[in-house]
Amino acid sequence: MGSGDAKMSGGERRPRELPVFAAEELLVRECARHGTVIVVGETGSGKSTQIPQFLMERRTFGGRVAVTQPRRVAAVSLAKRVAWERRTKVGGLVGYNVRFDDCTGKKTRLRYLTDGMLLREAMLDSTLKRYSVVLLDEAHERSLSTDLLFGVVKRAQQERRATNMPLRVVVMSATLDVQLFMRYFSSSDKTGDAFDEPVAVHIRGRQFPVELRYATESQQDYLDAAIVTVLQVHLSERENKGDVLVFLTGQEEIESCAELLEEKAQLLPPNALKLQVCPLFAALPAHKQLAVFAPAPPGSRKVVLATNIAETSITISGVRFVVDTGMVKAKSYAASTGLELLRVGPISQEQAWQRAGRAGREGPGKCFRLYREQDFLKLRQRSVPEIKRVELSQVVLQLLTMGVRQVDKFPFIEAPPTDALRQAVFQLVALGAVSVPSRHASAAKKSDGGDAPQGPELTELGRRMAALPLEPMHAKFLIESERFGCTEEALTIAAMLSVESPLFTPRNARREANSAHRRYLSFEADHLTLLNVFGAFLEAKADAKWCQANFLKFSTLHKARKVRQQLVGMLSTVLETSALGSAKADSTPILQCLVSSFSLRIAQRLPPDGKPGVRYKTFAESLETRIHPSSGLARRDPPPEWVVYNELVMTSKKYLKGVAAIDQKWLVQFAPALFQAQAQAQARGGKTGGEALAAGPKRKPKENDAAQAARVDVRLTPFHPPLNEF
DNA sequence: GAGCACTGC
Repeated sequence: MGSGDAKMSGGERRPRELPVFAAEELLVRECARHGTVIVVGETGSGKSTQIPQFLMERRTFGGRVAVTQPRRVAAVSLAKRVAWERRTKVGGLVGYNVRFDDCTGKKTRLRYLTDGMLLREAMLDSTLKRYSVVLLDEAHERSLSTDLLFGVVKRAQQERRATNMPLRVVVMSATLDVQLFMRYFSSSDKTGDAFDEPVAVHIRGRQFPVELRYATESQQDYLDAAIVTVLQVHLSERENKGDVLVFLTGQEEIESCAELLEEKAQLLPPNALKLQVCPLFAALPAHKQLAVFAPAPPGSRKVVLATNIAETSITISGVRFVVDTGMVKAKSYAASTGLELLRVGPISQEQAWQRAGRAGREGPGKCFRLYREQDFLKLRQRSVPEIKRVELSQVVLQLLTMGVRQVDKFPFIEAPPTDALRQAVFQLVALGAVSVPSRHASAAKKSDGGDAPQGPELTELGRRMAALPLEPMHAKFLIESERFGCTEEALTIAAMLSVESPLFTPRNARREANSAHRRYLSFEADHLTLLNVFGAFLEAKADAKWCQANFLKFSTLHKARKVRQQLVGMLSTVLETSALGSAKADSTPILQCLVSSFSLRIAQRLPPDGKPGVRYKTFAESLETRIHPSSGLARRDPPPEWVVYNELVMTSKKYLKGVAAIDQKWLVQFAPALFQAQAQAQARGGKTGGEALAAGPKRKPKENDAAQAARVDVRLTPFHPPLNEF
């Protein structure tokens, strides 16, 4: 027994009245018999704190217990809570492990971690052999990492099946996904062994009743309807002083709604409760988010206008009324165009229940749905899981690292679109992270009696890229920086690109913000702007007040600094040398390094054709885009001919963000896999520029191409993605 | 000359 257990003599502080204790014996028995147990525990059941302890206490399960959470704060606070209950220190018997913060020790047997962290562990040890039990908590949220972990634990279970340390899996979920999970873990070959069949256990929760009200007719304008509803609730519920939580879709909407509500609040009768309006969204600086947690002053009622951050990430006490617009802003990805979209759409039924539940945390509540019941019934039952909505190159890189070569055969609980997988493999091949053995070669191997699996293979570069907690292109940029002698700068740029923009431009102080930002602005590359901002931040000793005065987001810069530190610590395993090169005042190596790593994100200016604005055509997707007005290059005159960009986003238009001007010569020099000098092509009796351009992937000749080709002496080499090879 | 939901390594 460790010293942690000895301290238990002081008496533990576990809340024995929680419903989960009634199920302790049943749970432990089922975990002993079955390899997989699905626990359906409603909110307030105590499942996340108690079930891991039940399992850790039973020596029959041996070894260590891992509990995953989709969010850092949850992992940390659960570990602290459990340690407190057991009167031990965090980092002893009970610990947590999240990015930048490992609070575990040799004695730790119960480890709370983020799902992303366990996935990192799986990349080093795909059977997770240090654990005897893995609990996937909040599984219904279907985060990208949890979804991948489903496949990881299923494979690990199969591999460890016959050993003396089988892997036990507990899936904890709050809703109706039991059938999906049960089917998924059911063994395909019926062994007759109970261990191979999953079992479900239900645990009651502690949730107060929530009365539902639906709109009687469908609303033209949900914003207007939300404001009217808030005022109605406020005036009709005089005796109930509970706060109101309104679900909206985004910052703009929340800010304008807040203004309108405040205006209306002025017109309330003098004897009525006052209204205190609190906006809440992730981009709101931390000190402004605090207002949400303070209780409303006497004689007033709080109205929180929130994004879906209030669905799961932030719990606000005092809420008794929920107003649900039925709308949400969410990301989607179309592999065919390579375009990620952020758009407003209807929520799912499950999300509607989640929102309603927020009214019944502390007492009976009411939920006002601003849509009709028949419209609710038409909503999709479940939200589309993240894995089906995002670009997958990082996921594929992770799968390959875990030894999954046929990524389309991976046991996904729900498979992503095949196109998205192909697109991801294509991108990794183009980056040089992955090589695809030709069919001929793999067939020859087979006939030799070799049993090498088919599918793409990680290259040395790919292995290094996978080790970094960055998206593949940023990882390549950092690795390549060694050869360009600009690693110091690349570290900062990679860290800054992996956090949100640090420039803070509030609506009511746009001019001041813009003029404050001007001193950092580069007209050559937004990457250099980021370097300038980060440099100034360090010079100001990373001071929060300084950030505020200069319209910069402290939390973002602080995080970028942590990321940079983490990357520095990882460099020795990823680079050849330990001495970090610096480009000093010369931007050229940085820009050349960008060309060499972002060769799939290059765009060329289109000739003016009367339409307003300067437009660019992306080379990889052949899309017509513009430089985003927030870029330093948007106002440059003349606009650059060639640019490399970090991101292609679709908002009101298609925009390039994170843009840098580059020299055309560099394309041939540093991205030869995609660009070849026409001179070379012609020397081999190649095509003219125009024909060559038209020969690119997914490219049809257009009128513009001829005009464009006349000015271009770079040719896109036909580049065939290994579409059927993985 | 425009607005980006939310997580995570």
